[in-house]
Amino acid sequence: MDGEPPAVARVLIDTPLPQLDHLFDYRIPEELRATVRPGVRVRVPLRMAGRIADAYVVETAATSEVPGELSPIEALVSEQRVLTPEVYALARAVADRAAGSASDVLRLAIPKRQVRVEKAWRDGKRPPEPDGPPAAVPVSGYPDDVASSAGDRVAADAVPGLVQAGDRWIGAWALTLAQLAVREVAAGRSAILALPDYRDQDQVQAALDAVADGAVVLRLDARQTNSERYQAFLSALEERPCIVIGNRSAVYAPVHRLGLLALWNDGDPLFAEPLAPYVHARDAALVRHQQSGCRLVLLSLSRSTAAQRLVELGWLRPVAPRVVRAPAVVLTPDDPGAPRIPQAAWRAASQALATGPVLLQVARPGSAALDAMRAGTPMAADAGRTAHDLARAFPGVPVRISDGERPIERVGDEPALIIATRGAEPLPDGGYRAVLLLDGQRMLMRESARVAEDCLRWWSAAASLAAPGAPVHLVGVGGPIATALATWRQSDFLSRELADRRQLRFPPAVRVATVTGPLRLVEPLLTEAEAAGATVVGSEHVEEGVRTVLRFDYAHGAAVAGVLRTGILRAATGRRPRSADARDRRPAPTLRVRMDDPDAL
DNA sequence: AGCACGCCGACT
DNA sequence: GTCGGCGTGCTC
Repeated sequence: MDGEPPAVARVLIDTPLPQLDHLFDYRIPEELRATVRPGVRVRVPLRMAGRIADAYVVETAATSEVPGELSPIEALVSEQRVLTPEVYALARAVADRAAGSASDVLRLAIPKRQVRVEKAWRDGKRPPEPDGPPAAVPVSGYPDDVASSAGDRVAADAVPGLVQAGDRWIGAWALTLAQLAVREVAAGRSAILALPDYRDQDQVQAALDAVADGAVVLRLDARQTNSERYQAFLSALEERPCIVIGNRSAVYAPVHRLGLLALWNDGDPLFAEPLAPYVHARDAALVRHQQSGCRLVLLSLSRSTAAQRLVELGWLRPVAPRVVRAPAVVLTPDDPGAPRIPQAAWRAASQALATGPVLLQVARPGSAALDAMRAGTPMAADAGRTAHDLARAFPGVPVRISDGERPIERVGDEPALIIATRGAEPLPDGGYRAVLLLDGQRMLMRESARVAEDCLRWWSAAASLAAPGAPVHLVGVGGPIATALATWRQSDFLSRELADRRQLRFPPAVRVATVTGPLRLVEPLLTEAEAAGATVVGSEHVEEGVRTVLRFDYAHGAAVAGVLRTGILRAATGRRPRSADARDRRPAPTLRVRMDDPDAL
């Protein structure tokens, strides 16, 4: 029944060179015909360049359209098929959207090969797997149809507050994600849960430990060693459903029968990929959803404006918990003459300290004031002074400080003053008895196009750590953003915020791109980009030449990306600058394109 | 990237 | 005549 084994392999070369970003045909030597199959890594000669390159076999075929004789594949790296057709299609589409190379995307998707790990895996030395499939569990607190039908895509409001999972307390949102994932695995499909940082990943892990008995749970994150990550990756490739918990690059995980792709808190800047082609995990998730038809869930206490836009377009369905027990937020609007901690907040803190921990959220990560506070030295300003005052006001109450450099994971339920910078709040057993959001006004002063949505997200996160009924004081902030927090209707504010951005033609109402490079490369490209529907917002001089910001509607995105990609190609293959010193041959000038650059404006 | 091919100036 | 500079183009 089988004919001849295929003699031609179409491969994607693992290189950052944009001019090599397409499939190349190679002849499969006789002795490799049984083992060179789609997905394997191979080494191929690049004759013109006189070198051997790593490549992935994307497909095999009987014949080739390429004129002339094909070069033979040099060697098979391993029989392990690491590139699935689905992930290749995803990488291609994501790269095209970002004017980048598929192999750059695959570098995020496929970890470095670990020979020992791979051999052990092949020889069956694998961690034991549960018997299997777990029983479906309801998604507590939500309507039964939350992201239940195939292809459903939702922006879900998270349940505020904490729940107990085993011997620890975690955000209720983490249990929601775990329950959604278990539902998939129970139905024979896989789930990917992408989370900004390891503290969030740990919470979901704890939730899964509690509800996902019988499911294969894998972690793919930045804290793992290369071996651990490669083993989890090989496990994800197996043909059985699994749950992947990971960071932004988990959205590329090669799971079997993807049923659910969920992102927690997609507004967190950690979802922005710092490596070329700089594709935000949310965007990669949208592409994967469209290609695979999996369910897509963006879960958050306070939506990103990007998610808000998709909701208002009708593209994401908004889903709310059946009942929301909103934190009891007390507002103390800005009053220049007011003390840093108003009377009411002070009273709330002091009363709450009789029964349990109290959270003080402050602005600055790694501030000198906090270090001084740790050392017990009073400081004349800021959080340190506040903390010091409070510590003096409540003698005998322990003061603990958590910031980005030295975060505290969890605190118990005994009275303590917990001072934390935003994002580093410890998880309290049972919830804080009071929460004071102290540096609101200062946080809002930060220079960023997204401050307001960031602040609402940070405050909402801290507020949701309050015990049921415990007061949350937002100090020194008034206006719609404060109202949104107090009414726990964050989307009201995000809707206004999005309307403002529409007015200003700022992202995410429109898309942007930055083009950086020598003027002679950038300038001709701008004319072409304008013809494709882009508008030049402005240019500034930088070390490499100029940096130009472009703006365009989503409808023109593909055309603009195409134009910018041809510009990159031209820059890479065109004339090189003659160096003054003939000995010193410097690399060709590069044109850097960054689609949806978060720092564009 | 890294190499070959090609088209002009200085050479035994 | 032809050796070799570097500018240009290509890599299945």
